[in-house]
Amino acid sequence: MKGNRKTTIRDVANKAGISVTTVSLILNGKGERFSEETKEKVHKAQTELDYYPDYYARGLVGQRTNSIGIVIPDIMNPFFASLGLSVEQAAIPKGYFPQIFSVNGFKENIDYFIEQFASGTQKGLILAAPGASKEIVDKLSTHNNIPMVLTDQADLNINDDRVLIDEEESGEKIAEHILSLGHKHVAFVIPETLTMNLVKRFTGYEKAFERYNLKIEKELVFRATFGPKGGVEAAHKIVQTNATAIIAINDDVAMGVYKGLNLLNKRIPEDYSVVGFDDISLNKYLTPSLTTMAQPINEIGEQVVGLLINRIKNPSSAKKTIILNTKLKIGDSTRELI
Amino acid sequence: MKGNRKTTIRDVANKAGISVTTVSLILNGKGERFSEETKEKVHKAQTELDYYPDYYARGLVGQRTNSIGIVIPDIMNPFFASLGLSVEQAAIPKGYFPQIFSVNGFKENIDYFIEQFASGTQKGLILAAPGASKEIVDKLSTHNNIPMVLTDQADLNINDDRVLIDEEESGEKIAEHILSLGHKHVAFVIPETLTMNLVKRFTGYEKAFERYNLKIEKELVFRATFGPKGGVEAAHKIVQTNATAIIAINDDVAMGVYKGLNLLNKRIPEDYSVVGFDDISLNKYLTPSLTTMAQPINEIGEQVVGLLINRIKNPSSAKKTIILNTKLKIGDSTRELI
DNA sequence: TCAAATCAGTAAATCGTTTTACTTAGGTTA
DNA sequence: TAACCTAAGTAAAACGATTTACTGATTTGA
Repeated sequence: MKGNRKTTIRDVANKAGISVTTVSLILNGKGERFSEETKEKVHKAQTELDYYPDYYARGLVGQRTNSIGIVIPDIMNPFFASLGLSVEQAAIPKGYFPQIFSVNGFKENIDYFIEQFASGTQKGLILAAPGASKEIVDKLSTHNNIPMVLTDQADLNINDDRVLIDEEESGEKIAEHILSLGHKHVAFVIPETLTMNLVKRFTGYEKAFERYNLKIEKELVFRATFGPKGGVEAAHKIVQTNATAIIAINDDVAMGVYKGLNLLNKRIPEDYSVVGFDDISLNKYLTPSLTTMAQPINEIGEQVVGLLINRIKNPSSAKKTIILNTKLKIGDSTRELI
Repeated sequence: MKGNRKTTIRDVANKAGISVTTVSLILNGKGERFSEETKEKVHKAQTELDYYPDYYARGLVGQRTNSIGIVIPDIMNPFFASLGLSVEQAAIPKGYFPQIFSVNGFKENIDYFIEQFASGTQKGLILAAPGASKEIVDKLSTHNNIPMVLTDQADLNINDDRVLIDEEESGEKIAEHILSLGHKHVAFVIPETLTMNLVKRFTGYEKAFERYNLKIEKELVFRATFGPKGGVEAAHKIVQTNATAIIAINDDVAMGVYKGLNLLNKRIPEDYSVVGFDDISLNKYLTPSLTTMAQPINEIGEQVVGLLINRIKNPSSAKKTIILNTKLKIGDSTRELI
């Protein structure tokens, strides 16, 4: 206001004619012992000066920050945006505030994250991205031991807190749905490199095929970039094969498959049955509605936060793995092979 | 590692057999004057101890944090996710690191943001959300004067740094496109309350109508929740009118309109011409491709960051407003009225 | 040869809080 | 009335870095 210096606790103390200690205590709700009158004065001085305690000073002395970080691979993928949101919804009521870090292929990002975490900004960490996670875990978990919980695409080590879905079973079930409809020639759209959870998901697909005495046909497995763009490209190749059904690694990719088939004047489900994975909220706006495996995204957020807070408060408790159930959601994008 | 205390600069100094000052200077690249040997020792000690300077201590003393904040209304809206990403891409190469704060209707969030900013975490601020912005601006800009740049949905005061598109002209052009195709009965899908930029956009729509000697028909203006859900709901009402074209306030809403019309077995563009606004990347995956007004989102990110950094480095320079050009992108969702 | 300049390095103040361990005055107890 | 509490408040240490202003030793210059 007048000077250029920022308002400090000392200013408040002076204005209230009282010591710094007293101000701090009262402002932090530890001032039961002080008279009502004093409390009054402090609050009045605070609002008049519009005083906010300095974040750094405060962080330096007490370890009283309430930030937790969540690292996701790509904010543009609605599944991860949702995950971020669900973590937020779970964490805020418990007094923690999540910060979303999206890697998005920036090498600098990963370095920056590591620096952030190593330098003590975050009280805990939720990792859902693959590469970053590994590097971060290596750097941080040995040395400092910052609380962390792994989920989804993170490279999940056995001896960590983890929240998972049963990827293999889920993969098996969705593939089985396709096979039960009589499809024999099934195309897959999967990314160039499979993260740990996706490897399991794919194993599930294979298991279903085995049970039907079928084999996944190598020439029907298409590697594509993650995201809808990959789906479009894959569709162009798929129409040149004898496939009658398409299993996309997730909904984001499936959306691209939709577009690709549309461009090529192919109909869903008449010409191709299509399934995805995740059940992102955008699904609701696809036509026809997409058959997919729904992840309990809110539940995941809830559990991840629960585990993390427990680890923060109780650092030596035994590590836990929580496995959540998925649910097959049958839409109009799949139908019996005629 | 051994003890439980975290590694400090003093540990590094001891290990290297050298003073704290020297370590700090060298680690911060201000150690030209020291001998190669000393530098060696310092770096060796650093890596061996895996030392990272404490974020808070560092923030407290120098104001040397490089975080900037960006406040958006909703991370699930791809336009804002994109905006966040474009800011990231512009800021990182310049040594700044953006943190995304998504309001998503949480009142707690706004409070938390204000606290964060007021307490000095961020070096600067980019505001793209409406409510939050107003509160934040009120609180912060008078008192502390934290550098900030306003854009998109923020309540844009004349005397601030701003990056805009010409909302009115853009609105006019897209409406004109519809009218030039011969449509006379045009439905609108807009949110319950219009943010400042949307008011202008709507004014643009009106202008186009005037030029065609038409008036916007009140009973064809549908208020709906922001986002695709609102679009679906509006579609149900629109099909009961004589409208032949639909102007959605943005692409996110238009996506919902697509779905709604699909559910009701209406075709685009045969039964309804549809336009949106923004040109979100998801557009590419809609069928038919959506006619929309493309926002130069990367350019926006670039300019916003440029303005902010300039304000940070040069606090008393004159405030600036930058207006960027949009571009009409004609897709297959509009056609001449027959 | 002696003052000045350079080199390599350091001690100590500082940032703005929180928190521990005190102080002082007044009131109780026995 | 002495010994002890309690209530209300405070002084000062601590957190971990950065940075300013020094120091002592060596080299340079005229």
